[in-house]
Formats: sequence, structure tokens, C-alpha cells
Amino acid sequence: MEPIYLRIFKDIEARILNGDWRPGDRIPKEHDLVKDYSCSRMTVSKALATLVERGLVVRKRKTGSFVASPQIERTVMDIQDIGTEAVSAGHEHRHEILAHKVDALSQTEAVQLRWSAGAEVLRVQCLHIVDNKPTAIERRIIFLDAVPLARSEPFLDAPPAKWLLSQVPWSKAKHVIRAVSADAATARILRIERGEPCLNLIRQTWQNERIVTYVEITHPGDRFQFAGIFHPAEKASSRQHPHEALS
Amino acid sequence: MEPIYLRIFKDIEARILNGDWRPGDRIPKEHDLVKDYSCSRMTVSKALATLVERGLVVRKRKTGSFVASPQIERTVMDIQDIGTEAVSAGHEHRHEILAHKVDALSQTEAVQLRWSAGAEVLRVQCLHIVDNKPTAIERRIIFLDAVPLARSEPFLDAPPAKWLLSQVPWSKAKHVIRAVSADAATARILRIERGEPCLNLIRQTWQNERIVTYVEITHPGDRFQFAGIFHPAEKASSRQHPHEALS
DNA sequence: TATATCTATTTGTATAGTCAAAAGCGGATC
DNA sequence: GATCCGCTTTTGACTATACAAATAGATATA
Repeated sequence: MEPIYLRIFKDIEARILNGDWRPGDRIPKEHDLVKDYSCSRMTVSKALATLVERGLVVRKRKTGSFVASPQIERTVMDIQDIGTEAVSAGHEHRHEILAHKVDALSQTEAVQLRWSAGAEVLRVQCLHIVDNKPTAIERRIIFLDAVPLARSEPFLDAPPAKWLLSQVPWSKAKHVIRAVSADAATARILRIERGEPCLNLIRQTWQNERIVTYVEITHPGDRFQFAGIFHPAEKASSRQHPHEALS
Repeated sequence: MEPIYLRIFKDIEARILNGDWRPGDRIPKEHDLVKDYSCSRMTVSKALATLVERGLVVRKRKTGSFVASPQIERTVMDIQDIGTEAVSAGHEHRHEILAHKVDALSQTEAVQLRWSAGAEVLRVQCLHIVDNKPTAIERRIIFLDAVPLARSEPFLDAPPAKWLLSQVPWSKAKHVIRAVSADAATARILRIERGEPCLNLIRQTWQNERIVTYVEITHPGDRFQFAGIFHPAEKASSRQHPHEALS
């Protein structure tokens, strides 16, 4: 028999992860949950405390409990949004869309991503420019099945990463970080020599077992690094200097 | 006025982080803590639950509560121990000590690490070999003030990273991940071409505001990558595939 | 209009207990 | 010795309740 507090926790977690309740939405107050589950307030409180601990919920006296904004989140999840990090570190950031087309998932890609070939996807290529230097090239595949609104999104205001976060806030992600040499195309776009070392971040993102996006971000090795301070026992959200730093 | 459960939590956390209570040590049972702090059992329970949540403590009915083993831990902290990861992925791993000497911290290093020049340190250089291919070169500085036992440690059985973990289990760490090109010395040792891209991990580790070690690990870009799956709402300790993968 | 005060709501912390489940231990039995 | 049984310890889940702290919104006051 599953404990009550766990059932409450999972119910709410599921609704947040599904996107059923979105960041900023109010979640029922303790008193209501007490009635819904016919249990004591302490039990509800324990479930909500766990959600706070995990960073899914924020609570405020008198005001209520709300789905948290996932924006700046957890460790490698931080490696999300180049622009925000750059700007908050006092740099000027802009982006250019280099390519943008609706296409079908190829056989090779389908095998690699473990998805079905022919799925309709949006391919976006985006260049990130920090302090007038090209700092990253972002090659992205967005699955239109999961994010239909992407089809007509020009990504002018917000780069794809940021825009997607507003559409699909809570997700599971797989990250791979590698060092590669710049191929001809990459070198030309980033204005570096062919063969120069580049930091390569690949991220695949799911929501509810459904693949949302696949992205490969390539940084010139001399212009970028990932950094972070980790205190083992700390809450993920209170880490001290989560940042992608310009080197 | 600080809540009681927080005081209990912090007291125990401090003892674990100090190395006062070491992994496997038993911590007082709820009943004893109730007496120590003259509070109710629920309050003690809340403090201990938080410690479990943070991964510092494991509990078992009838047996008691114990300081957890930090071995495989938290996100980028995983990027710790090349050998363990390689072996658990079915690869053969060995290491060679290339250099090993007691020295004083230079002026340049002192500035970079924000520590006092002249401090007595142990410099170790270690080559990691996976499936007979050189996979990483580890250049490490160990501060003998913090780890006096290191002076007479030959690092034959366990490479420095692993040995240190057994000496200083809980610590704060700063990580930087970069892509660099191999310099002449590195290229020769790793048997790659000069200028080839390498994945460079720098980690600086503290215990109690005292610097323990500084290490720079260089991987050939084509032979190594960092990877991990992250579920946003999950406990750090239950991540699904934390690994450094051979590519 | 602006400011101070009161009030009601909601979360935060804590108590003092109950009952349950897991698991180590010793003893009885085979 | 090995196996099973019950006792005891320790953690786990939960209730019902109390009071405190924060604060949004209404009300009264200057």
C-alpha cells in the first residue's frame, strides 16, 4: 500500500511534468488537498514540502503554492540558455537564425534518436553572438508532433532554447559533452580555423516519454567553458555560481 | 529564532562534512536526539528526512541511521573516478604514476588557486589507460596540510582520485569543462597528434573552506565524453544513467 | 489621497501520541 | 547445526491539534 503523502506528491508531480499545471499556476491549498484526500494537514504538508525540496513548487504564506519556474535549473540543466547566462554576466548577446525548415526525420537520425523515421520535424540552425564574437552554433531538431506551435515560430525575439522552455517547461534531458575539431562549415561560421578544438554539447529532451527536441551546440574551445560549484549536500537550486563562463 | 529541526539538521550535516562522522558511521537514533534536543520525535524525524533527501544519510528500520557513502554522487560530482566508471561499463582499466614529488606551491599557482604561496603540496601525474589505450592524463596537486597521509601514499592500488575519496569523503568542488588542443607533452603521453582537440576537466576541491586538491584531467576528444540523463524532479542519487562514456 | 492598522488566510513549526512494518536476535524445536 | 517463531528495537506513516509568522486585502485614519 502506497503512503498517502507519496500519492499526493506523485499526483501533483505528474500534472506539472505533463504540462497540465504550468509554471506560475496556483496549486490547491493545503486545506483543499486535505479534503480531496481526506487525510490530515501534516500529510499534505509533507507531500508539498517534498515538491518544494525538488524545486517543482514554491510556496508563500497567505498567497498560496505555485508551480515553480524551471528557468535556471539544476546542474547540467543550466547548460540551457546561452543568452541569459551571457547577459547576466554583463555581456551583450544576440542571435541569428541561419536556417529554418520543416522536414522529415531521416532513417539515420531515426536510429540514432530511437524514434520513427519520417516524423515531421523543424530544423533550425542558430548562431549565438556574444560581444560581437560568434560564440556558439546551435543545430536543432524540434519534433512538431510534440510542439506544434514551433511550425510558425520565427525565433526572432527568443532563440530556440529559450522559446522552447516557455512551451515545454518541465522535461527529462540527456546530455553529452565532447571535444571535437571544427569541420569546414563550423569553422567558417564561427570564424575559426578548421580543426580547432570545440566544445560540443548534445542534448536530447523528452516530455512524458515523447521526444521534444535534439540539439547540438558547438562552442569554440577558446571562447567558452562550463563551470559550476557544487556543495554535495546543497539543494540544487541554491548552488553558488552556476554559469557558463566566457573564458 | 531558528527552527529546531534546522538546528538538528545543520549540526549533523556539519559533523558529516567535517569528516567528524565518516561514511558508515552510525548516527544517534531518533530517541536519543529527542532527548538531546528535548523536542518531539516528529521534529527529529523531519531533520533526518532532510538529510536523507540530500543524500547524506541512509536509514534502515531496526538497524539505525548511518552516514551515506558518497562514492557515486551527484551530477558533475560523478566526473570523479575514471577507473570505476570504465570498469562498470565493462572496460579494463589501469593507471601509471608518471611523476610524484613533494614541492612548494608557486607564486603563480597561489594566485590562481587563491591560496598562500609556499604551501607544501604533492604533485602527482597519472596516466589512465582503458582497454590498453591512454584515455586520460591527470595532473594533480594535493595539499599536504589538508591530507597529510598523502605524503607517503604511492597510489599503486587506487589512483589519486579514488584514494582521496577514501580520505576526504565529503567536500565542495568547483568544476570547469573546456575544450583545448593538445600541447606537445600531452600529445606525446596520450599518443595523439599535437593540436588535437582534448576535453579538459579542472576540479578544485575544498573541505571546510580548506583547499584539498586541484586537478586537471585531459582526455583525447575522440576517446571520451561526459554524459548523463537528468530528470528534473528526481533525487540526484536516483539518476538513470550517470556515466562517463567511452565514445 | 496616502498611510497606518486591523483582520483573515495560508503556510510554517511543533507537540504528543498511535499503529505499522522491517529486521536483528535469541530461543525452541527438529 | 539448521529452521522457524516470536520478541524487541528502530524507523515509517499518520492524526488531531496548537500556535506563530507572513502578508494580501479591507478598513479606518490623517
